[in-house]
Amino acid sequence: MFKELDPLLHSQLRLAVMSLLIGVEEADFVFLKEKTGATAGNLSVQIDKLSEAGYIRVEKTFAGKMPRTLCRITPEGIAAFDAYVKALKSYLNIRK
Amino acid sequence: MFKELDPLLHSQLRLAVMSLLIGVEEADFVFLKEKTGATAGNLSVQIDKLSEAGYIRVEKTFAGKMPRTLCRITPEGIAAFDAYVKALKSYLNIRK
DNA sequence: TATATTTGGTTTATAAAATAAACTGTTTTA
DNA sequence: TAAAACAGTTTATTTTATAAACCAAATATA
Repeated sequence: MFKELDPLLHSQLRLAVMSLLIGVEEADFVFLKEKTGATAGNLSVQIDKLSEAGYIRVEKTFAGKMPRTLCRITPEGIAAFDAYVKALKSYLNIRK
Repeated sequence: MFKELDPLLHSQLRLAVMSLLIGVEEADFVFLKEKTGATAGNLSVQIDKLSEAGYIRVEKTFAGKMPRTLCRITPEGIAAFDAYVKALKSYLNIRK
């Protein structure tokens, strides 16, 4: 009847991050922060979780001496996102 | 960019309950429990929250001496569900 | 040239949520 | 007449989300 909703994606901020990353080759921390409107702390935590799950890959570089955190979605991340969207539909497509 | 996701609906079980109620005139506790696969305790708590938010109306009757909890979605509940679905799309419709 | 502010984050603490476990009262079954 | 089952509720525990506090470097300010 209802499919499981991947708890890692069923979070407003993490879903927004994935949504952004899926449409783009890569994105840095500042970009994600601006687009999502999240606080830096919250974003940092959620990026870590996505990274630990293998849904994104994070690369910490420097632009000069300022840190630069680059994020990319992984194939597993894309698959998980697609599965999540599919699962969600079991909750939404009830009416004609 | 991203619309707020009503936290009351952004919960797997509450969303499932709303999803069921939106397609039906009324449903009782047992029906909702079976369809969602939730534990009674969890369902009880989430029904309360939806009820307190005014998204559903709960009527506690008796079938003989056995309690019977009937739930119906309210117009506000329908509106909230529709808004939630609309907001969700801002997270999903990124790709063509 | 100190010093205050901003940038780009991380770590830690707190509040809120989801969930499970334990409990209540009735009712059926063995 | 126990014991199991039904229909829930309440309480406790675990997990999450979020914010607050912090850090190091860079830049602006006086």
